[in-house]
Amino acid sequence: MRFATWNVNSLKARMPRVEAWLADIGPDVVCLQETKLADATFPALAFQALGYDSVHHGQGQWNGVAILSKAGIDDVVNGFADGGPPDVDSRIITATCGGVRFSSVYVPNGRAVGHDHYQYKLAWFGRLRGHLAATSQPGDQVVVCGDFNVAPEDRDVWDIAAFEGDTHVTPPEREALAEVEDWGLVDLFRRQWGDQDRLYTYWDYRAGDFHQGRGMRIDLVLGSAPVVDRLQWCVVDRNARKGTLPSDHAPLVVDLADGG
DNA sequence: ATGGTAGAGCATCTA
Repeated sequence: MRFATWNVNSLKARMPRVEAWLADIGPDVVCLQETKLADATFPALAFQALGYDSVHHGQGQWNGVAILSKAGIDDVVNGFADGGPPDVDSRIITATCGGVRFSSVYVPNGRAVGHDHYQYKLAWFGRLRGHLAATSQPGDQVVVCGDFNVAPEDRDVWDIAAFEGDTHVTPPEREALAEVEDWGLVDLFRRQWGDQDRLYTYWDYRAGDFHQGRGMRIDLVLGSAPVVDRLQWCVVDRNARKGTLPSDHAPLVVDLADGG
């Protein structure tokens, strides 16, 4: 199975790139974030024409997450299934595709340390762990992937000094991410690439950051132990960040061995 | 130079 995750930063603006990329990469399952669409305007028919079933949890204008699949989409959950109140934003959708329980997540940005949105971000991670505990077990085939808006280690940003006092690198954010991982998930990209640094998934549009190598590794694929056992390859598709009208995020592409 | 660009949607907000 080949699957991928991609923050497209508006599916409406990115649809030509996404369609060409699907044909080029040929993933079986795709988790998308920041569609910025309402469910009524999600292009399910266009994806169907490319062979993908799809589910979308959107609100329009901001946020919005989706899953595309050529391997079936069952037991779909919009938002958290942790017994708590509905999330104020559309930031997580969960479905079983090809025997793997996928969650496509768009973790809140946080905006600034101490901001209300920063507290929302930390609480959101707690709800994510509760959602996992309520809907699956660590011994299941589980993948949680998307834009986590946290760089797990200092090596995951282009210059840690440039982020002093900023979000995405603070200990509370990293601890909140670690508590999700402690449920029973492994960072598949880090597993693949060991201690290599300067490997990023996001580059700000401004100031030529992409071409200057000023990036951040904030998009992650987390897999349970049974998924780790099937891991063959995990890579950032930097080509998708080049050329005409790119997203500011590049996709992560993962190959799993058959079975599981 | 506390900068820069892109996408939402039409004045700013978000990232």
